[in-house]
Amino acid sequence: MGKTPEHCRVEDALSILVGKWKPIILLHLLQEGTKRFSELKRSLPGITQKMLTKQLRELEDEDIVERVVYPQVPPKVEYSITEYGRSLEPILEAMHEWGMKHTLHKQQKQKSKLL
Amino acid sequence: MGKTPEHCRVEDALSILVGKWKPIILLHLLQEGTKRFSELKRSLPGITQKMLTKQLRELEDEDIVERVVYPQVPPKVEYSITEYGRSLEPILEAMHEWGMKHTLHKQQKQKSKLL
DNA sequence: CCGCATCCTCGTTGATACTG
DNA sequence: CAGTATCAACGAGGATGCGG
Repeated sequence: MGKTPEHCRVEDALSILVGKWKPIILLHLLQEGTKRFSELKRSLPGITQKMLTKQLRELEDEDIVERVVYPQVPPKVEYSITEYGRSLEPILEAMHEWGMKHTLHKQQKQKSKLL
Repeated sequence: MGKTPEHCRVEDALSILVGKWKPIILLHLLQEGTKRFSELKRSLPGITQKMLTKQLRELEDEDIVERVVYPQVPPKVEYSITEYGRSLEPILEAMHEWGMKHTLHKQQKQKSKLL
């Protein structure tokens, strides 16, 4: 069923997950629920405000995360995963599992080189 | 079980799948078995030799594809998925499925804008 | 037929400073 | 607090030509 390379939709999922910070942002939101901008920033050592904003906007545009602005001073903005966004969880999970196995695989490859 | 963002190995899988052509190269090799360089190139309209070579080398370095050189004139080089590489199939499959649903999701979003 | 080397472009990311 | 604006740096990817 349409699984020929010509109809490949892998890129669509990939384009959402790709971005230096997106997977880890998603993991944080998936596991810890709603978080505000500054909390998220603290959770992601090394990220700049600009990048965090950009990645969140892109995820928002794809309906993966929801952004709620509280009109108050000082400003407060909260982010959370949408129900639709949760559908990505199995993929992240699968990639995580594979990533762990792959780490082992690479270690073994290194070892065998040393013999 | 180690599924905190700090131990995130999603990037490892991602780094293998990312690259403008890698997913489609993998789909071709998964579905059509061994192929030689020129066949692969024909199957990927728009790819340059440089890019195809580069992507294949990277996949080879990760033990995802195998490269066999036949020492003859003219040269003949065949590529195929390794057994290890096949372990990526479920992920590609999941992403493909999700990608198809996402395409629909976006279409519906467009429609509702027009009302 | 296969692939390397070189040069070039353009998008992505980072650093920093400023604003409601 | 949560951004936006601007500039600089980097690297992926593309075009082209040569070589075994």
